[in-house]
Amino acid sequence: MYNYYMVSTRSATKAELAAEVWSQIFDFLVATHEQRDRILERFGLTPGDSKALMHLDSEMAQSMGSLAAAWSCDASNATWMVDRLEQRGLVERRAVAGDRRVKTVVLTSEGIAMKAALNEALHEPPPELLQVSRADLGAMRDALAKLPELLH
Amino acid sequence: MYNYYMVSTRSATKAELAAEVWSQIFDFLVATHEQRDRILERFGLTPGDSKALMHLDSEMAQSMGSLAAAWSCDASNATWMVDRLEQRGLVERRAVAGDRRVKTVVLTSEGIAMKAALNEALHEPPPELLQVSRADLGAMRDALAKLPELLH
DNA sequence: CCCGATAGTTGAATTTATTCAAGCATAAAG
DNA sequence: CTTTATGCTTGAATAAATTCAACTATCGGG
Repeated sequence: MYNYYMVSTRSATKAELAAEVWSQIFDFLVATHEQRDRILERFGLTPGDSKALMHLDSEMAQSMGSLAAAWSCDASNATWMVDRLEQRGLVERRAVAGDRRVKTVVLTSEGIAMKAALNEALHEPPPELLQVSRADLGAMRDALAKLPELLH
Repeated sequence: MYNYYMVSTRSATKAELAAEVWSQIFDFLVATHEQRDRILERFGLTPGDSKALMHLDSEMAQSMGSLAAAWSCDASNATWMVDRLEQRGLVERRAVAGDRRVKTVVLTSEGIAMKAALNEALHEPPPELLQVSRADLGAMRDALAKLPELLH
C-alpha cells in the first residue's frame, strides 16, 4: 500500500489533502476490484458490454454516432458493440423521423432489467466496508456527501 | 446518478450506511473513469499489462504458477502476459535454486520505474476532487482514514 | 531407476476490441 | 439536379485475452 497520503505535522495543503483522499479511495478500489470482475462474469458481460449498457437508456434514444463519441471509439466499433447487445436482445435499433440515415439505440425491457440488476449489484458495498463501524460509516457518508455535487 | 443512498428521516442501519458510502465512492469512480483510461494509454499499457505490473515486485520473486493464481487465469495465459512484459524489458524470468522446473518473475529496473510512475499517475487525484473545499477534503480524509486498516 | 505428479511452455482455437478502407443510402448545398 | 458531406454498415486486418490439449523438463516416492 502506498503512503502517498502520509500525514505530516504541518497543516496539509488542499492539493495534498485531495491526494490523500484520492489515494484512500483508489487503494480501496484496487483492493475490491475482484468483486466487480466477478459481478460482470456472473452477468455474462464483458467490460465493454457493461460500459455500453450503462451509457444506454430506454428513454433517451442515442444515435450510433453519439454513442461512438461517448465510448471514444470509431463508428464501426460502435456498430459491433451494439450488434452484440442487440443479438442478446438488450437493445434495439430505431429509425429516426427526420433523417433516414441515422439509427438510434434504446434499451429493450430486457436491457432495462439487465442494467438495473447490474447497477444494483455494482452498488452493493464490498464486504470489506462492513467491517467499518456504524459511526465511522456515518462520518464517511457525511464527508463524502460533497462528492455528488461535482458529477454534473 | 442513482439514489441508492437517499437519506431518510429515521436513523440508517449500518448496512444502509455502507451502501450509501459505497455508492458515493462508486459513482465518483465511474465519473472519473476516463482519466484512468487515458493514463494507461499514455503509458502504452493495456489494462492487463497494468494489472500484471502492479502485482509484480522487484523484491519478491513470484513463480509463474502463483502469478496465474493471483491473476485468476491459467498457466498458459500467465506465460503470455509475462512474455509481453519481458519483451518490453519490464520483467525478468529467473531460475530458482531448489527446483529447476519453476521460474520466478521479478521486475527489472525499468519495470520498477514504470510501476512507480504508473502508481504515481494513478494516485494523482482527479481534477474533480480539487473542486471540493479544503475543509471538506480534510473531513473526507479523516473519515476515510478507517479504510486502509481493512486492506490486509 | 521408473512412474506419476508438477511447473512451465507451445500451438491451436476462440472471443473481445479496435482501426481502417470501402461502400451504401440519404441529406444538404450549390 | 449534380456534387459533396454525413451516418452507418461491412469486411479485412490486427492486437489483446483466454482456454484447452499436447509437450518438455524436472521432481519425488517407491
